[in-house]
Amino acid sequence: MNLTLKDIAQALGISITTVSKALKDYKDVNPQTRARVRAYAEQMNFRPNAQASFLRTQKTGLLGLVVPHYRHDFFNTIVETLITQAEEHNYRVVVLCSEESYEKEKKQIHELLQLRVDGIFISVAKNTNDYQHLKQVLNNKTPLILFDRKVKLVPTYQVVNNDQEAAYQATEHLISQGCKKIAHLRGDLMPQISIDRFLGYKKALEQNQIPYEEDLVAICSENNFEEGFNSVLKLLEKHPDLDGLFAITDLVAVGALRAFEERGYRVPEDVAVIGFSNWMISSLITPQLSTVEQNGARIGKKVLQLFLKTQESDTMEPVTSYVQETVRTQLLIRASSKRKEI
Amino acid sequence: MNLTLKDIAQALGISITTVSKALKDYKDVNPQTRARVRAYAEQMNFRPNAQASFLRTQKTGLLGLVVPHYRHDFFNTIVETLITQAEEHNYRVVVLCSEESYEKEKKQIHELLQLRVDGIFISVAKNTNDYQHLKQVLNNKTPLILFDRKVKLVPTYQVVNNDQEAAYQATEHLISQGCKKIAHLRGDLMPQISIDRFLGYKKALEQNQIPYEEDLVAICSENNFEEGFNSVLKLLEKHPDLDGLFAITDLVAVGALRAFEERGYRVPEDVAVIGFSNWMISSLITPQLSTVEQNGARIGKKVLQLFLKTQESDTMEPVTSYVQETVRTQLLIRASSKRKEI
DNA sequence: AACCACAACGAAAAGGTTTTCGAAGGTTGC
DNA sequence: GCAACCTTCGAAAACCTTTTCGTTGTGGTT
Repeated sequence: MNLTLKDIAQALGISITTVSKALKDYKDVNPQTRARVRAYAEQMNFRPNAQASFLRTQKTGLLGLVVPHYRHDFFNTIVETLITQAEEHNYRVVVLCSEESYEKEKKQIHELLQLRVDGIFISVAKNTNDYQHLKQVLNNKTPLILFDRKVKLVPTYQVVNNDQEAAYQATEHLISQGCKKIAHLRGDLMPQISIDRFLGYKKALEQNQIPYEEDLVAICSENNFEEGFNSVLKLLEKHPDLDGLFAITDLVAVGALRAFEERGYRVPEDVAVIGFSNWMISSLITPQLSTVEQNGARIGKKVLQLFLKTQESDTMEPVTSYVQETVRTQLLIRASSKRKEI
Repeated sequence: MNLTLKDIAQALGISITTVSKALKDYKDVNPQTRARVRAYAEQMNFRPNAQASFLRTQKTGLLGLVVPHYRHDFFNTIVETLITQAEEHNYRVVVLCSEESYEKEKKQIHELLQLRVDGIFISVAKNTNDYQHLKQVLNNKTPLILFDRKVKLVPTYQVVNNDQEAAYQATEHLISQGCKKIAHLRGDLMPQISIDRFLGYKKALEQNQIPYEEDLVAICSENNFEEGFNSVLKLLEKHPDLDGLFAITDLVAVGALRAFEERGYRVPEDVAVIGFSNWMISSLITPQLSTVEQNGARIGKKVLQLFLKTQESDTMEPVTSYVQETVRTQLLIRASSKRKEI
């Protein structure tokens, strides 16, 4: 059904070798023969068999990508960047979603290795605390790059945001707007980003002589709208004098906005709110939500760039230690936290 | 580096054939031998080489997926559904984005065929009007399934929404809420869905004795917020007495909402608005946006299900004619269009 | 005439798995 | 004692491409 080198060779009365060489621009083939082969291949729509080719070259041209969430603006941007950039460099991407499950993640890594992908990019599930599957990837000498969620125990490239610093800046911004009692809707206890953002929040309070109150921190493990909404309603019962809120992600922040609205608080006059990630929705709601731009595109580009670096110099040894690449975030101040002209 | 059947055979002093059979549950292998092989393979973390295996079986276990947009709630849902469902059936998905470019789409189809994927799912770019690349897929006997954007000239399965009917219902809903002068923000002239939604709008007007005015229809070819915003501002100059609006997609509708707000119109009292697609944002803004749920998940499932059907019976001839599968939409009535109790 | 350089080509091996088919050995039934 | 059968195994071909290395033939140099 699909044309092979053999078919072309027979049709043109030459050997398979010559056909292969003609198509790959080897110099030891007569220009005329080359032209004949090319013309015929073109005309017959010849597509070399990628699998057979792999068997010799050991390059599949495939990349594996595993994300914990799919319908998620930030990860989405990264995935989009990676698949388009990869294509420009003649790679195809197999996309998988772990749905925050360690078991699935493990299985997916296994599948990708079985596929013999040329590289694997992953943001680990938050309950992943055994890293054997990732080390197997490295043992296989398959380039592995982590992003967003770093794991210091895995000795390879990791592309992340300066989460703690960004959270620090976000909180400090609220303080600069006159907030005295600032709540934090944090994520689960486990993934490092959740911890880092919390630490940034805490540090900003301390540096500004505002006492840290455990009471003002609520956990939103699913990072969704409802959690933000409910957490704020609960917080307000104990602390009706809340005047600032920093949420781990915009979706939670939007839930918070609706809760404040429900209770008759004005944003930003009574309470200033800032989120994280710059979801599309943030600039479309009223009041527009202040947030932290994570620049998923730059993270995606960085990841691919690091991968390409591992490919170009086959003499070069792959990294064997934890190497962190930090992509800077940017504070986006919008209506939800703007009380003074800046 | 990677263990092969040969390695196992040598280690155990048996032949490659027997190893292969042991791992694949052939009945003509001694249970004890089978156990020995399995144990060793397990222990050494053997991963059969998928590429080599393909060379024999002609099944890559790969599926190709091409979408015109990536950061787009509706397509996103479809992609997510497909990659998770595919995994359950032991397929991996190579995701590509054509960015509405016919040239890219053509190139991507070529790449997928070169990869020898087991099936291709695509929603064509809107300026695609030559279908040779799709026909090549069919000539290759590679299952091809189109979704969302149908092309009657391509003789294969196509999974779509009942766009025209849905648009009809959406418009009729506005009429039922008392709207007399209803604008439509439509998409480009080309893709069928844009035409269908427009026709549904027009038909609803006619059936309800409301004259169709070309003046009330604006084109938003990019389907984004700004276009919705600007189009409404322009419409209001000529038609300040507008009292209803149906937008081709929610993002455009949200732009419209903001424009109405800007000009001091109350929604839904002065003007009722309804969108399409049920983007996440629709239920999070105020007023909540009425819309049409497209059920991307069901479309995705349907697509995969049709593909699986082509696989199970290898005797069965693939479809050779246009076969349309329609997934029903659902009207979601929210605050932006609700004037009366229903 | 002997030799060499060079251009153009092809044979063959390698890459790893699957599957057909035949062989070897053992058992059963008569 | 022999045919018929079953169990277990392995040789080998096939899938298709890439690449090494050797062969052939031509023309040029001494």
